[in-house]
Amino acid sequence: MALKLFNTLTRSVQEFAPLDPAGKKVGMYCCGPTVYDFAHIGNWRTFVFADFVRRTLEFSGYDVQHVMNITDVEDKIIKRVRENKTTLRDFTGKYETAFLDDLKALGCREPHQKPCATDHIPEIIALIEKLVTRGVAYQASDGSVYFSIEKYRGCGCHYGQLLKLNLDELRTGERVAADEYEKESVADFALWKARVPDDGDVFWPSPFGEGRPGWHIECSAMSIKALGETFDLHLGGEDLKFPHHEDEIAQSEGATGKPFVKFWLHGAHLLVEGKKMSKSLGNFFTLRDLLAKGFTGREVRYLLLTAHYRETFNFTIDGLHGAKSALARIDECVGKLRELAESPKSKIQNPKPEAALIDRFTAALADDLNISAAWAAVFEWVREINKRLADSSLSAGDAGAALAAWEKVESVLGIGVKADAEIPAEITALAEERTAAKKAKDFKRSDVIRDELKAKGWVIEDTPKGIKLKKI
RNA sequence: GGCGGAGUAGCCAAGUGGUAAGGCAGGGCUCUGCAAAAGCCUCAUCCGUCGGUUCGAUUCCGACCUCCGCCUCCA
Repeated sequence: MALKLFNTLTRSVQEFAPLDPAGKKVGMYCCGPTVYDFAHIGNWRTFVFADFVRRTLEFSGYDVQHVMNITDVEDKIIKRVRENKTTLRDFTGKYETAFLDDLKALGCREPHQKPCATDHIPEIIALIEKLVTRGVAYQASDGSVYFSIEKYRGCGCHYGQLLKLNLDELRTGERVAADEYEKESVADFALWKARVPDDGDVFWPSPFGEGRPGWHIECSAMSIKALGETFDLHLGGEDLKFPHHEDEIAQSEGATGKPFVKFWLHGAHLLVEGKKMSKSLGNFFTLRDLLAKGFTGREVRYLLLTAHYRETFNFTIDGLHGAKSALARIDECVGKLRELAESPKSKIQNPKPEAALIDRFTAALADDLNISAAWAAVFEWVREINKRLADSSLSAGDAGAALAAWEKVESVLGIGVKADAEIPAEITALAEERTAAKKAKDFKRSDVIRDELKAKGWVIEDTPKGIKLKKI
């Protein structure tokens, strides 16, 4: 089934087809983090979304090359390096490591390439030189090099591909007025920023003098290096459409004369507890904050993946509790299925995945990544499986096929399996004591122990095959 | 002010010109000595408000109300 995606370039849902003539390879670039602090839950929505797109493409049979940049030189970073009296490397290294740890905790597949801006200064300089040579960039009296939107448009290029812009009436707000740079036009943006005293030792030599790259140029330089002058997919948060992505297009197409990206995908932002995230409202969370509250990465991932990517999503702590329950339901069902399918005496080798679940799931994803419909397919499947498990109408072969289907679906969802918690000896001892009390029909005693276990974070369930301990 | 997105049950959230998926919470039931983050069932005469088009509108059109995003370095 053909995958259809909403392309910001055309503002419409289009059938996705890669540039690769063989229809196999897909180049995908996602704007990554600026490593000046821990990423917050809003950032994570975008990165989990990117991972979901990648997994969907891989599920669809494509060979994806996933590139995510790490922005490790930028105004805020330099400011904090100065404040903390540290070095650029030490400072950004700390947050980069934290970012990659969090990415893993959220079940994201690691991007194939994670280029850093500071490792690509020569490529960035080369790209700027190309733009200067082609006459769409100029060096101003302050020493910085700017991209000229007027010259670019003068070559017949289109500035404003991702959104409607009225360049003549660009609002000259406070931020523009406060701009101290010497640009020819307010819409122009910096490619190379001349060194200033506040930069400390964060600067590189270049044909334009000492300085550092502008914000947008690194993405053009690194994506072109990693994926070629024209590639398939570029994604990021919706706020990046303008100016960041628009400027990336301008720089790239201005330098190569070729179309930059075929499909642009933008993820919507989220609200937290119905409000815009802010530190003063107390609804500003990093992943670490949520883990400290006792939630797990897979619960956060599940919640972030319950809504369509183009809709603003309301992230709540209540929703996180719901995520816990919903995942427990899936875990329970898949666990039982696995037990039945993998019992040694009836195990079937390489069962054919049951088509019903996969078909519905695939159709949902193909429809511009309708994840809600995909989850509906999953939960209706869970209910059906539970019924069949309850009335014993599921053979080991059926279970194997169902499990095989689940594993395919799971490869996209990426929620993994609940980590098998080590059962402490103390808990095992209590459970055994309870079983003994039960056997002796001392139910009062067994209930007391059950409460005690619960207080210690363990739920005990009686099943036909004996007791089952679960970590809360 | 310009451009764009959204208002669906207690909460989260899909969807359609023909009468509302799914999850959580709630309620009922089953299993159980009793239970259970165990299982099943149930849970919107109705989709922001008011008009219009239509045999029929939550869906299309118009107005209004409310919320949100971008408009030069923010996911």
